[in-house]
Amino acid sequence: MRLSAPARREQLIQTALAVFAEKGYHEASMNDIADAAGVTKPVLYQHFESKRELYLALLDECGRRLTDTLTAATTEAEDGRSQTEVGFRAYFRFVHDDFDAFRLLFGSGARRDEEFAATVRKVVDRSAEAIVPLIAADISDEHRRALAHALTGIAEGVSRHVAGGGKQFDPDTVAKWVGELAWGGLRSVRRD
Amino acid sequence: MRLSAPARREQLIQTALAVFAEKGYHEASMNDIADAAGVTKPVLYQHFESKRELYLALLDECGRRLTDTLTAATTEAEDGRSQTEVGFRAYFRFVHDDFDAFRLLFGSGARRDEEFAATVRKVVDRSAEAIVPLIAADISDEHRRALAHALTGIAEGVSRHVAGGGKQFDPDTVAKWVGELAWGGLRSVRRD
DNA sequence: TCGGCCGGTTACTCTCCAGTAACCGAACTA
DNA sequence: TAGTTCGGTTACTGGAGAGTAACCGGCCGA
Repeated sequence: MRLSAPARREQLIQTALAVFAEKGYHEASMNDIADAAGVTKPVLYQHFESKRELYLALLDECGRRLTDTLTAATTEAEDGRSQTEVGFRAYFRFVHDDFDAFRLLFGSGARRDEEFAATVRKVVDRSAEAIVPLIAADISDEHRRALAHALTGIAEGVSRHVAGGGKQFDPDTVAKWVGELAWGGLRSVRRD
Repeated sequence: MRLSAPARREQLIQTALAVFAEKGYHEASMNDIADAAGVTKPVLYQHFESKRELYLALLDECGRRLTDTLTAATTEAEDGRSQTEVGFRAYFRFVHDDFDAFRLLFGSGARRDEEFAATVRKVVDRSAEAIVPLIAADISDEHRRALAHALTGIAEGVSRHVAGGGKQFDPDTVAKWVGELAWGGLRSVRRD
């Protein structure tokens, strides 16, 4: 079936995300993606320069989705405690609702290639930056950043555990569990 | 220079670890590894069945090194608090001293291929199992396991941050920071 | 009703790389 | 000193997959 160029492009993006998330960058061939979309390879190349460019576009888009979700959620909470839980809730909801995006970002294979890794790192660093102000104790910058990355690590590690292998989970419950742990931890950090 | 078969094998293992850690599974060709070792490809195939088998052997070995380190460290500590810190200390020392092994396991690209991913998952799950008894609160198994994976996530996330890009760091200091966060968090977990 | 636009296909090329066959030469050994 | 072992090399095969050239046919506007 013929589609208009924009419609086809959109469909290809969806399909490519699904295929890359499932198989990873190297294991997924352009033919696989084209097949999954019900077209042939040259169609893919009418819409995207190269495999790299396609993958990078997806990575960017998914990274943006995650950071937007997180900033939207955390800006509306007032105190640190609720920000922590709200942040985790947004994160786990993202993993729950947009699992392919999570897999693409942290699945990974994205962290291998230097250019891809840089994109993912940017997402993680931006999340960590958002966490930094939550850490009240008067500690060194290095210390603060390490703790911020501890929280991003929690989100990633727990997500991989609860959602890995397509398991079902309740994002809000997990956020409550993890938020409790994280906030309790942050409160107990002593001044240097 | 000619080496005896066992010596050559050992050298190839070291070299392959370095090359795979640096470039990842797909980006590293058997020629790259052979070159780095100062030999030609067929030599590699005299010692290892295939690229996969070589990579898997390395993955297994590195996983074993990490879990051994962790179990050795944690069994000797008595109370939960010191176990937490000692565990993190062991982890960060591993990352510090055996950075290539860490990169190979969590770099990743190892988590992409299903067989490779299973090996890494085994390492993470085993670490999480070791953490589970530290969680004193009377909570559900699911909850407990999620928190255990939060701690493994911390270790991984923080390691990536402090050691990423070949940066220098003091493992014991980082362990102190992170141990404080984790133990404080675990203490504040409430019964379900 | 005819021409050209456009979404699509078939059928390639070119490169890279895992894996291999066949051969080589130094040293030990009988 | 001839023969065998063994660590090594050169020079290939085979397949996979990124990217492309050239062609196709329905539909739309004139």
